[in-house]
Amino acid sequence: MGAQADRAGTASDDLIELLFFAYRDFVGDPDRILAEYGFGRAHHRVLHFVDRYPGLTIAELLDILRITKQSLNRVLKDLIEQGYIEQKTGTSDRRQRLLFCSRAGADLAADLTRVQARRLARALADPVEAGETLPSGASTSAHSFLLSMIEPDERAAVRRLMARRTKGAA
Amino acid sequence: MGAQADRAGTASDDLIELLFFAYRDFVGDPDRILAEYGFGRAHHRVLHFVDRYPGLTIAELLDILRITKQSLNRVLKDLIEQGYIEQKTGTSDRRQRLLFCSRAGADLAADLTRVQARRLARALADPVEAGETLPSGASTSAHSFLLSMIEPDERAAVRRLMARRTKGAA
DNA sequence: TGAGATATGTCAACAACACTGACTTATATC
DNA sequence: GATATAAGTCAGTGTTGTTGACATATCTCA
Repeated sequence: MGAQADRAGTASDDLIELLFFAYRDFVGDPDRILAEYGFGRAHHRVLHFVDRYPGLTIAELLDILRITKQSLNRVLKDLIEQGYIEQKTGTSDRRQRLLFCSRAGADLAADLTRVQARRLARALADPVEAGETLPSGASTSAHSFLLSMIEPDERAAVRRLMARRTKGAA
Repeated sequence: MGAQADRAGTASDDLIELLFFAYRDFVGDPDRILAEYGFGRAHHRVLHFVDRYPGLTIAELLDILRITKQSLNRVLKDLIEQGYIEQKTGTSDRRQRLLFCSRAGADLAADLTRVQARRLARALADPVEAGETLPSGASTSAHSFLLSMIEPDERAAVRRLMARRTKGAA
């Protein structure tokens, strides 16, 4: 083999590291905004999913975030007390608590989404550097790549969740 | 606009979420191995970078990880005491502590890298689903995409760091 | 050589966010 | 009415991050 590819798995090894750096900066953007509100990443995640999937139940949220109900409750309580998220009793099952963003919650969620979407859009659009090319289908490729990174057993659940959103668009 | 793209930024919005799920599973793999050793993610990150860049100094490591020296020291101490990482006094500057993996450290790092590289390799190779295609240059595209996700000011530093590794390959 | 900068190590306190285990309340289901 | 389920809560713990203060060894430069 040539000098370039001497070490096995070099390509993937580089990606491991790039994923670390990329994710670090990706969550760094919202961190600055959240700090102004006294919130952390845990609050962000809750706000994000409630904003995108209004009417989410506690159980569904726990399944998405993969944390315990005690951990969720701590941050959810903050968000509710400060008026960013509202609870409504389920209609078909009155044991459930359906979660919704208030106007303020939706606004904050939009701010957070904006900075992250901006970084992503730039990353997909920029020619980056000499020799690097991201074809017009970059967004589709990225979508496909990230989906494949998800544990196979759980891809269906993620697809199902995300399909909820696309529906109401027509 | 059509029914598909009603909401502005839908593509990027989906990617935000997929990045969350993908990263969750990506770090989940090593977590299971680390737990057997009583280590956490912080230990993983230190071990990873010391393994890949032997002779790294404390200051360099702090710059990469973006944590305080107190935080680093806690986990670094564990790794040194348990024989996974070794320190050597710098030659040109005797104040510096150059970090190296022991045999055991390199073995553990290799185990951790293996599971993550496997997931990445699969994600780049798999046709994922009907309609989705990842061209042969998938690895290059992913590399380019992730690099573009990094804060522009810091890309040079990341490139410089990663260039260290490629050198010795010939 | 001596003053000051730099690299590292360490002590103490604290905060965010995760965990386990145990228990309660309200509601649904059979 | 017995049992299961959805959610809320109390108490304790662990990891990983933070600040602030200070110690030690070594380098650099006037």
